Amino acid sequence: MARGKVQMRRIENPVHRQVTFCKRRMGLLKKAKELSVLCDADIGVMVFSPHGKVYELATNGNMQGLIERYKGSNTEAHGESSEQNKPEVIQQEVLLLRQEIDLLQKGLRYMYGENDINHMNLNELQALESNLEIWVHNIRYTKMQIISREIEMLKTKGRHTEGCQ
Amino acid sequence: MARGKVQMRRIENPVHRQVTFCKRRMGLLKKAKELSVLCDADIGVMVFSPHGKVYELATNGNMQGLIERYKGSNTEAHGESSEQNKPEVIQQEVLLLRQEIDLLQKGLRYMYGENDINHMNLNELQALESNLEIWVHNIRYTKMQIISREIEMLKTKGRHTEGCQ
DNA sequence: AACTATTTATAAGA
DNA sequence: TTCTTATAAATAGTT
Repeated sequence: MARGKVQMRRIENPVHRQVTFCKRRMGLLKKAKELSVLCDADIGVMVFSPHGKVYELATNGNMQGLIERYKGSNTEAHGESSEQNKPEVIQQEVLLLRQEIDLLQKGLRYMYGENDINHMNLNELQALESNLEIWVHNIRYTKMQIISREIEMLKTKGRHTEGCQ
Repeated sequence: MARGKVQMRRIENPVHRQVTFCKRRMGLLKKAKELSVLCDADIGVMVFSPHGKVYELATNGNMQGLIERYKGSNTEAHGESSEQNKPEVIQQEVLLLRQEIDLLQKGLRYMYGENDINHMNLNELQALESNLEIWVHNIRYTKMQIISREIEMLKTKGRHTEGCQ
């Protein structure tokens, strides 16, 4: 694309082909990642080199999940049978639930104004980490309160009757 | 990339996001196709829009085949078809996923400040805490990667460096 | 959906 | 290989 237009056909020179493969592969994965972040899409890319090496990108960090989702979306159109407990039906439900979880997790991340820690710099990551630490701390504190409260109730209860739990 | 640089984060305006999604999706698939032709590689791309629509490209015309090849190349993630598809196992998973969704929803409400963690019970708090721990762990891992990369760059400055394949 | 001003990607050269 | 640079492509904002 530079210093001369390139014909859209297999590059015959093996060295050139290898170099181009490397460069364009990086470009492709970058573009996929950008699309994912900008437009809130999940993307899976699989690249098989002529020699069988595999390069991949799953923007949600889980190619297996994307593959399942892909399969699910394909069978969806065929309309499944009515049996409620058929494995396919349940698996479909699992798929939907996974998507919902994915969505909720994204929602949580958006609360922090960032949706992809891979695009955050060190300072941002540090700040986010601190925030989460505070949250975790609050949770532990609340847990302790609950436990204390329950212990207190058990003590009080115990004076009248032997409480079971 | 034109008429102004764009920040690498989710486009908030839904109209802009949709337009960009359409444009860049086309661009991504074109790039994939070009790489495939120029370098004689097989490429599979799956794009899931936020609303669940799927866009795909399999340069050999057979995504299923690419998926099989991908699974084959991954010696780590294997042997799952027979045992994992039992209804009981899957239903158990549905249960767990529902719990996780419930948890995340509560976490979100907490983040919005509309409902604090005082309304969560001990188990829920425990689960949320674990979730956050994982998140923090991921952040630390990413931080380490960044730091390692920077150290590596310092080390290799002025020397020979490894190539991309 | 078409149009550009710009940014990005990259082919060739060093 | 890696860096540079001239140019082709992609695309953000606009009409």
